[in-house]
Amino acid sequence: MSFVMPMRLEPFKAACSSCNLRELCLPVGMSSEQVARLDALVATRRSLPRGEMLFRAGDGFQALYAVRTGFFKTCLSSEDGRDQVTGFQMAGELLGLDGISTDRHTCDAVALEDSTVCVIPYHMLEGLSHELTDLQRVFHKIMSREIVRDHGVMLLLGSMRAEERLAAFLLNLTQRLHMRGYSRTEFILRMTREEIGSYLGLKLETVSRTFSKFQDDGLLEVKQKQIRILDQEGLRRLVSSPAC
Amino acid sequence: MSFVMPMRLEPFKAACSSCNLRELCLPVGMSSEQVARLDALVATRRSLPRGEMLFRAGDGFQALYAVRTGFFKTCLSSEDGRDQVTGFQMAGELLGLDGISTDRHTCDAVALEDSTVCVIPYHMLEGLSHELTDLQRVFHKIMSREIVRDHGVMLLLGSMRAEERLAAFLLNLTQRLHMRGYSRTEFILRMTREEIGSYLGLKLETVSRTFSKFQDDGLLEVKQKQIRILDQEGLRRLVSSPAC
DNA sequence: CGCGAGCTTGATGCCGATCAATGCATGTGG
DNA sequence: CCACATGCATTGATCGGCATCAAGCTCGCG
Repeated sequence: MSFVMPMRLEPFKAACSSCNLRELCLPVGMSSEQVARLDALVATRRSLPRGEMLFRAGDGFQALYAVRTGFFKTCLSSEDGRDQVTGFQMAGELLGLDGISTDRHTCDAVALEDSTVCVIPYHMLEGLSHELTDLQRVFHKIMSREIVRDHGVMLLLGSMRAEERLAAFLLNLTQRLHMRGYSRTEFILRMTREEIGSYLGLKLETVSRTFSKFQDDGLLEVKQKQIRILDQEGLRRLVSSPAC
Repeated sequence: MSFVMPMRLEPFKAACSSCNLRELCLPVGMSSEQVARLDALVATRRSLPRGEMLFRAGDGFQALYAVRTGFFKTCLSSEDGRDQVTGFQMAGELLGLDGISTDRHTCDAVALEDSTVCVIPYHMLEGLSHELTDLQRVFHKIMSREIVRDHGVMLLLGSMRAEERLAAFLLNLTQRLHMRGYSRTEFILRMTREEIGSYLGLKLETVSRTFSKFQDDGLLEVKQKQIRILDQEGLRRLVSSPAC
């Protein structure tokens, strides 16, 4: 904390056209000619060691970031010290959309493991999406999807109980990991119990207890951050069981 | 409920250029030439009596809607009967952004009083924002603002207590009403205690009790749906007081 | 080896949910 | 006009889920 690290930019250009995240990221559904145009735009990458901030609330907004490798959280900290994790982002997901509204970022983005992102200068994205209808279409869909996701979190925070929240969280996580080619049943949590709790509106002790309960019920196996899902159906039932 | 009312379309065209909500709505900051182009796009209005749905979850997504007069709620209902109000919209605010992501609406939009909206066919908006850089810019900002708003609600739902939630809600409401020229201190709630509760993650009894407490504390006067704020500063202090 | 960050587990208490009764407006039909 | 129904709001009594406080425990790392 005593001095500022210069940000690390890779010497080589990023290239959407040769990126294996193509179908999960901004270029989804675009033709190879169109993706080639994107390459010009996504000029640089940036590496962040675990714990480093990609941007923080109040920073001027210049660019969006696509997670290339690694894992991030975004969090809001209100003036009175309250803290809320608003999301976790993995490969192919976009960071920084909140900055568009006021030209300043409104939350912090923190790497939860060593990570790299592709830097997408926003004014260039605006320019290119002006030319490429498909890019505009995809970009709007991505923003809209973020809104839909947020509404889902509101539903979770507003009306679910602790077990339902954690179950929904785990199912969401495994589903996203699975889309990226990872196991659907076994994975490592990149965030602490406290960060999960903040995201889910629970205290870390409750998160821990709920993990233990799930383990006792034979739904999963927990060994610190290692999780193995044993009964996905059981978790699913938990989420969509009426409060009865 | 026994038959379907045909939707009412006004015989006259809407006109952004002569609309007094210009500066709160899509045309914000655009030149009069540009706004004139918008007029072609915002072709029709639609009137809804109180209680009617503008769209519902699952409907095909065709258009965005700008509230012209009246008041709406949007709400999510999950398969298991849970219900979550995700927002309240008043004049100048846009409805339907969630539909872009999957070409289907993901929530219901309900008029809470007799209302009119301007219909903005989405494919035309895409086309025009392709030509008008400023329109594109404004539209992106509006979507981003919705994301920022949602994050604020997450903070509220995830970390505030009942009194703080209601105080934050009331301050937000008065602020938006004030921007539209209404009194900052006196207004009529268009939604029920239950709808407020759903939005804030509380039960209606808790909302009612909290209103009563605020009244006892001299912060405001409640007579059913009529609210008069007596001590705005007091409410503000409530919101930003550390949990201590 | 020992320190510290993060995790687990237990005991207790409180906030808000739940259950239940009453009050208060608005509307409807006799 | 009154009797009655209906929807919404208020208020009280009780309960329960999660927060809080407080020890230990585990594991990675200098």
